[in-house]
Amino acid sequence: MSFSAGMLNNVPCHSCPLRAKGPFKDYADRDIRFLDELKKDHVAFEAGRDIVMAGDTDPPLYTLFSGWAFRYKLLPDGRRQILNFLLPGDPIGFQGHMFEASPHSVQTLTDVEVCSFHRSKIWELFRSHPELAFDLTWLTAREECFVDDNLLTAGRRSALEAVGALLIHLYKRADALGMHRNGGVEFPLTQNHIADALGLSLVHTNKSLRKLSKIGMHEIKNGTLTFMNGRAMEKLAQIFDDPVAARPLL
Amino acid sequence: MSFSAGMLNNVPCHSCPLRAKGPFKDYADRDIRFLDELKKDHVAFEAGRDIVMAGDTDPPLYTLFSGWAFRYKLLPDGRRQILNFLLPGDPIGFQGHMFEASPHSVQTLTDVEVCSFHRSKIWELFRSHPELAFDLTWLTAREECFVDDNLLTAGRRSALEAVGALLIHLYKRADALGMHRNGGVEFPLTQNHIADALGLSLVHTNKSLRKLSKIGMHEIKNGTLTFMNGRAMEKLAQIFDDPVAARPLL
DNA sequence: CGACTTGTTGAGCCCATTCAATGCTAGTGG
DNA sequence: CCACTAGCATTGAATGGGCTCAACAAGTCG
Repeated sequence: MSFSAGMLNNVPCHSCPLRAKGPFKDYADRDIRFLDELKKDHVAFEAGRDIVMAGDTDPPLYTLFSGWAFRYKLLPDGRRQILNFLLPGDPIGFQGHMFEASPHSVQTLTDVEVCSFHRSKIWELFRSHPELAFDLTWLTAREECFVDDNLLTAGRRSALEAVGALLIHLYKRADALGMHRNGGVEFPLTQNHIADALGLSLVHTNKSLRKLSKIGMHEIKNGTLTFMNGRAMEKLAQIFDDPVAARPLL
Repeated sequence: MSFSAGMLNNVPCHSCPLRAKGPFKDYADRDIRFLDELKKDHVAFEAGRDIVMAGDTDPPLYTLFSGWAFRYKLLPDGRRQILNFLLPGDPIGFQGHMFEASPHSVQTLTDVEVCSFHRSKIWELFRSHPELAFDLTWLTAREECFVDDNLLTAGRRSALEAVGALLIHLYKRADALGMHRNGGVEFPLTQNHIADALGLSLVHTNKSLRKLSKIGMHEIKNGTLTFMNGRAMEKLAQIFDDPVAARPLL
């Protein structure tokens, strides 16, 4: 395996900048101290790199510290389906730890930093830190929520609705984490990622995006996404509200 | 609310017939005793009934004891997407308990019996029965696996592949639970359920099913599904293997 | 018996796909 | 500075998979 993951200076959990971000929960000192024990390293990966491969046995246990990533699956002939997108605070690789092999792959979308944890101590977490264990379950359930929504989108929304719904979903999540950029939010996806998340062809995804921006719904430029008319977009995309996406992490 | 749920004689967990089924785990006496405490009732619902509605706050906590059910979501105009199917041993309503409201509905496919649990004691489960808590997380992760797979199917498989993949998936799960019926397994889905699980139209689903059975892949008759050529079906459906489906519960 | 659910089949259309070509931007190396 | 490459976005044209509409068969139930 090539060496492209760089070590960084380890950020202790008790002073993690993510804790200050809006939706994070306040833990007891005891829990935070345990997290620090659990934490092994602070690692960086460049954009476009697979950090977990489907089939890996005992893949590493990470938490996304900064940057974007996504989970995906492949068919034997190469067709790709993106399952959901990962933002700072999201766990990586826990599913693979629960089964004999990871059922999916994880790839970085941007340069990222991840916190790596000692796999062997997960059981201890359940035994002596029930609050953390509960939250781990909560995070797993939350991720399932996102996949459920994406399945509804891919299965039952038209291409135009689907593209709109995905943009809104990602906007809300990035917004809740404060990933702003002059009027909009950071948006590192290519049209190929959008197509593979929605089960559409690249060409049709492009045409749908153009149509949406042409009727003044949104704009994507220089890696930032801005909504000109968010309410109209929600209506077009057949969305009521998505409280889970807006309040991401405990 | 109409009264159509019937009370049955309460089956204590320590003598639950599901424990004898292949893939179930052996728990410590202490854990089983706690489960018995946790268990409130044993309830029956008839086929085609919603037992959890999207938006319900604090929905009941169930475990499917016998029969089939499914989780689904609706768009405002009525389009339905089935997320995954529930078989005996599967938990129901835990996601709704984790958020302020249930993000999806659950409907019975057959007459079912469910075990209902005291919601208020879930936290105690995490605090004093880490093994059970871990397994609850495991079950949540396993369900996500199924949804991931279904998303891959709906998004990237052709109609013919998709129908084949769904039939195989359900066959494996029912088989692992011993739900046999003269050469095949119990299969209570209508073509409408298949269509809504795969994001296809009813008509096209029918034509795909007919094509598959016409080329000798399978047969569905009197509520039982039989494969005439399982290996060929797996190849056609672009499936390698699905270890998670075959080994369902712990 | 009529009402209803489920499955089946044909006809025609359209949304989304594939194929193909082009422009744009950034990076690389001479 | 320019030639060359590579990745991404864009657009048109033609095809087709899956859609809607419509009608009908068969079984079940009150």
